Amino acid sequence: MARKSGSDGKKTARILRAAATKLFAQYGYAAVSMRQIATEVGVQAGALYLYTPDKQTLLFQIMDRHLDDLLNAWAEESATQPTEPMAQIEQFVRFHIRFHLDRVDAVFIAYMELRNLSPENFELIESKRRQYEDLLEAILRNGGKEGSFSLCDSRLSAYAIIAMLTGVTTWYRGDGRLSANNIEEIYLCMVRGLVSHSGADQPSSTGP
Amino acid sequence: MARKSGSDGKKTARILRAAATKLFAQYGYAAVSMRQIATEVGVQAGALYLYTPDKQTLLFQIMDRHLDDLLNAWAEESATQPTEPMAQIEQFVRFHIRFHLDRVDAVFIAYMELRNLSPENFELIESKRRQYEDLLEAILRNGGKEGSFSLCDSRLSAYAIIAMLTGVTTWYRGDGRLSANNIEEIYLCMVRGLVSHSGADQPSSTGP
DNA sequence: GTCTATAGAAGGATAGAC
DNA sequence: GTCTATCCTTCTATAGAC
Repeated sequence: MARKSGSDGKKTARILRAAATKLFAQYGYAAVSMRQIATEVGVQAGALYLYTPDKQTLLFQIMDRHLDDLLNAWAEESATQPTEPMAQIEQFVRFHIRFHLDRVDAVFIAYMELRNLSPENFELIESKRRQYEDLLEAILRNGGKEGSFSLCDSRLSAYAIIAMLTGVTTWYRGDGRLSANNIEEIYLCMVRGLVSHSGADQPSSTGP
Repeated sequence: MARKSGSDGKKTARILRAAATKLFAQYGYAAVSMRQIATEVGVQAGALYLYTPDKQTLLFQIMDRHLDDLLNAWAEESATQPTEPMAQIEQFVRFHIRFHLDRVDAVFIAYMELRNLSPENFELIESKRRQYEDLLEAILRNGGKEGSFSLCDSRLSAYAIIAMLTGVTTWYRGDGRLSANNIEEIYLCMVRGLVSHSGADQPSSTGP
């Protein structure tokens, strides 16, 4: 229970993470001071240390929660997974774009601030990211084996698809010429092409 | 002329930019101190200000030169441009991958440190990046009009291709399972698919 | 052209009053 | 739970000797 009006531990901790997420995304982890964060939260700098042991942990928690959210959201989404590989990929593309456009700040941090993690924290985050890549690769591999896809390379296709989809967050503005739905359709179209290369008249092999 | 042995202005300036590039890429602009850079260069912190007016200019120069190098290198490369659009795209893909794998540090900085540029510097850099995107889009548009490509959306195809190609720099290690040549072939294969979507049996339209 | 020394500001984190 | 005050470190940038 809170002892003072208008504040309690859990709530302030949430506000703190939200404020830090916003500021880290905008200026970068190293460029943001604890005093700036405190101002954004509406408390004094010293009070922050009631909710986080230090700045590094704050960064790690933001990234870690983001990746947990991602993995959990996909687990839920893919609980009702279609059987057709092309439909699975479509589900993935739509999911990835929607999820990432909904939390541009956290996405940005999770990609840009890896350098600022301690080595142990870095490993934890990277392994969760790999998990996500593996989920996509599994869909691709299965669809390739089944004959629904014609892949150039399953691992690199997974990397390429995630890179191009996540890239949307770098240029998307809600008021642009395209709605999030338009964008989903266009990227679906591109991904379909990417997983369906017509090998016949191409000089390159299908993999290393 | 240098007045002391082993040093002269131009040379030290080059060494300074190289040291800053390395450190900014590794730890991030905001996290690197002028003292660290000085140590890397092998001089004292104060001496750096003979070669750069401040830290911000140092960052800007690294990015600006990188984009100039990119645009100049492509200008030279495309001086001998094939006439066939598919061959043009192949030339672009190979060029982009090779160029970017050759200078991972500068690429990293040019993407990650945009936030740390002053507004004027930011605009200069962004306009050069747009120039490069426009070059690719022109190839795509032309090939689409000519019937060599079947595009989902020319602008977004340009974004997607650049994002997936540049993404190589985030995972490529010289000692991995794939050589730079293997990688070029695989990405060529994927890009060919991406620009050749077979619209017949697809529910989505070709653009907004 | 490089050094040492330092000004002056800002950083992360803690102590203790309330 | 939050504040003020503060410790100690580190930062960018400059001044002036050599």
